[in-house]
Amino acid sequence: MTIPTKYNVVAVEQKWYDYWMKHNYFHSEPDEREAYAIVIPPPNVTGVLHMGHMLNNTIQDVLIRRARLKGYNACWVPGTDHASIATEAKVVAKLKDDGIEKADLTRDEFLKHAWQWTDKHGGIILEQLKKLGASCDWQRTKFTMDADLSDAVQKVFVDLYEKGLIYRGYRMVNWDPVAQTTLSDEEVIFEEKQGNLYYVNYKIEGTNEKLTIATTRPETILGDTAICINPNDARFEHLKGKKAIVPISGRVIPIIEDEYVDVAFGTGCLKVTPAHDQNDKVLGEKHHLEVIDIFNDDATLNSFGMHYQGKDRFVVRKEITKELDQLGSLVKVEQHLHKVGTSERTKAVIEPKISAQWFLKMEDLVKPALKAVLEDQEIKLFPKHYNNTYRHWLENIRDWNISRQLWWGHQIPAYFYGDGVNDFVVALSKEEALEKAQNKTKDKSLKIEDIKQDNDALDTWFSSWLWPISVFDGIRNPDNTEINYYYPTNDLVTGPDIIFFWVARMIFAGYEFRKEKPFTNVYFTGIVRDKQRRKMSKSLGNSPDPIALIEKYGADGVRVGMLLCSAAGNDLLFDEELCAQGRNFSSKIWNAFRLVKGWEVSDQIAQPKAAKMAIAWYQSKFNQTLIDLEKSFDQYRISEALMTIYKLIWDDFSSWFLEMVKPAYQQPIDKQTFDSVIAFFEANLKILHPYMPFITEEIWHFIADRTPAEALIVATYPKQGVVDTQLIEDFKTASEVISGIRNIRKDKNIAFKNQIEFLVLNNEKSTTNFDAIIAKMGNISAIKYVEEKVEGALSFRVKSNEYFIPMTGAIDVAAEKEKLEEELTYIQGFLKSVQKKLSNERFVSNAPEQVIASERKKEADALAKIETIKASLAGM
RNA sequence: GGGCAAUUAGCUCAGUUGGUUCAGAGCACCUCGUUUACACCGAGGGGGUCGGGGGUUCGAAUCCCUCAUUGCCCACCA
Repeated sequence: MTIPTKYNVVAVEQKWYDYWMKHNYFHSEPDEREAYAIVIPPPNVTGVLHMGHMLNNTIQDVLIRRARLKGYNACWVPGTDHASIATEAKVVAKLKDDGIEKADLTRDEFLKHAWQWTDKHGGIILEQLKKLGASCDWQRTKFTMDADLSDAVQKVFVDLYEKGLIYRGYRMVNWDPVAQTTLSDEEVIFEEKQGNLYYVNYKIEGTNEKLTIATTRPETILGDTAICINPNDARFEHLKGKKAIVPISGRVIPIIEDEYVDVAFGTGCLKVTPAHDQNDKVLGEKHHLEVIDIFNDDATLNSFGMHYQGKDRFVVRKEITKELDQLGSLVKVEQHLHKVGTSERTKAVIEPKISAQWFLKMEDLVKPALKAVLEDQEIKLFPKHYNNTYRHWLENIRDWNISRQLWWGHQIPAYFYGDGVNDFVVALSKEEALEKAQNKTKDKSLKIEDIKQDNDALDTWFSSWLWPISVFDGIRNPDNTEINYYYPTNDLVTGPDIIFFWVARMIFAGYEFRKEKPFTNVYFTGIVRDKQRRKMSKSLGNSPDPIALIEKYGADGVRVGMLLCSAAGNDLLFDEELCAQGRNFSSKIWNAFRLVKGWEVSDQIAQPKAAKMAIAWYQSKFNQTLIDLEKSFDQYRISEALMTIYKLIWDDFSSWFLEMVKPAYQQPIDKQTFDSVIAFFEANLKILHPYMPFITEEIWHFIADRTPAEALIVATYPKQGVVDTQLIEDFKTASEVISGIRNIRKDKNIAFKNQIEFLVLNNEKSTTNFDAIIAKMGNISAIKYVEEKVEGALSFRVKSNEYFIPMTGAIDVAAEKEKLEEELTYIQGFLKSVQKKLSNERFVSNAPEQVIASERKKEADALAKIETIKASLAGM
């Protein structure tokens, strides 16, 4: 089999992905092995892959592939989310482009368009994940609006309603006038905006006096139903019990008193608009005020808006300011920085609006979820500091508005009859609803045509909170084999931005519907930013196209690139250079493999001592690395683990080990050594496979002819072996000696091909086990041990050992002397600081024995080295 | 307004219980080098008052206080 000089990324990656698919390695069925499951955070069904997905899914794939190699029955469930509001907005926009208004369509007609859109754009993102190498169990692909998942949602709604946890409330909600739906509190993003504070005069009824109020929203004046003052405010003492006149409309409204009013803000006087402000609504209820809603659903003014009827709120704000000014009611306008709620999806400014919606009581759902994370640590968050965020939200949670005035989503299984407002039942089907309604009303004449299902859909998260359960059909069939086997899942990898939307709610659902956690570990990734720390976004155009990156650097390269810059728990500053580093790593491995495969193997020759020691050393080094990797993974330091492998393969294996065992030019390698090299190579591939699945599988099959059952993806992870720390330590010393030789060669321009002599004054009684390696790596004719220093030679020191390279003639005595004196000065300074510490009585009496011993050793070593240097200097 | 986190080499980050291996890694940079895997490379090298100030301690990047800067989350001041 010939091995190409260059590693052909694109062809190789496609080949192996096809191979894995063909042999069904990604698929999991319950069996006797221990399960390891991850459910994907389902991306929007019509979305496309962005860098955040790349990071997130690379990490999941690393975890899944590692688990698979470690013998778990690994199952990664992929799928997509119907993303109610986002998708509906896209469909509405698309229809508008085609000249169709949503308002002109029936629900069924609209849904037909929405499904067409979904079928056309849906699943693109999943195909893109395959390019990345994601080893998802594609046979299990789910969509949150699949029939079975929808059933689960309906069932849960009915169940919660029957438990009394879901109720219908007439409340102030967040109204998105663009999407024309309510939003949960979590979907409202507060943005700081420069606005104005308008000072407006209201006449006091029956007097000529005026009262000035400050407002940021003059257009809501038409909905005012009171003026509020603080009862303790002496300035307004005389106004108590009077009435004010609303400018423009001329309506007479009461002046009420409430300590809620901040005397120091604005004018100390507040206009009360119960229909359009949460606080005002509270005031309104307390003081029994009238509620005047002046807006239509699209935030244009209704008939209460008088001559502004039909105009948009922001247009009216400008125009009414002008009119107030003309009427002499506008006192002044000040600039005012304030936070404005906007819709997460449509960016529209949220309008507080009172309406009837469905709510889920959170109080009891929260309790086990708090306990699980904060007390019992059944669920662990990484990084841990998210515990605080989690706690704060859960402890201050408000009831969840779960209804949306949208069509794309799960239609609420509530059925109205009678007055169509207060008369309703909650049921799984229309037929069941009829029965329930008949029983409730005791009116058997009620017919199926008399009942009508609620038009609204459920919040998207009301389906995705069931995801870890519903993908295994655990709601509908709570005792099925799959849910019992895979649930609870192991790890969840997601962004911290959806900790409330999704993570916390899945935990609620887990304990409510399964009495058990949905997952054990939650790993929060950072946000992918560009080098200027800007969030990657379409509008900024600073996000690279993931697929183009994969084509350029290979999925392996991009995976490594993503992970190299993603320190645990931090945002990551993506830099394409890192993908290049990943690709370079591929090349390095490829070339190392070409080297090994190029060797001629002979069973006629004995194993050289150098090779034998090199093998012993690398074995220990590798075993040490396995331990380090476990530690890193235990803490979800995925990036650190990669760097550990990177250094092992690049430095220890390629730069040291292979050079140590490499046969002389055109000479064969002994079989024993070769077999070890191959075994190490295979072990390296196994630990690297989760990160770079493609190149590792490619080389794996070049090493030997393997049956599908022997593919690397399903190989067995290396077993932990013994670590000989002394051996590793001794090698380190030897490598310092080799560096010393290289330095002298470089300094004196001695080419590597010229063999040199080498003499050692072994004051340390260092092991001679690595002499063969030193000789080979330094191209030394022979290592000789001497009892005293060698004249007329270049020298260097490691610890208190002295090493000599004889040089006829070319020794610059003055320069050598200077170098020695520098070394001496440094080591004497070091000794002084150690001795100072040791002569400090309080240090000696307080510090642990171990620390003192190490200081004493430092002192002894330094003294020995000083002796060596002084002896050398004396001889000059 | 409240909370959380961060601040260590040019950049991105490690640094666990205060002391061993504490000032580190990768990249970038500089020098030398085409020796028989690899220039997507090899061998070397330089580079940091650990954000500022104060304190505790025999000893502080590490613990405490304080200030500064940055990021994130939460919150109904019109």
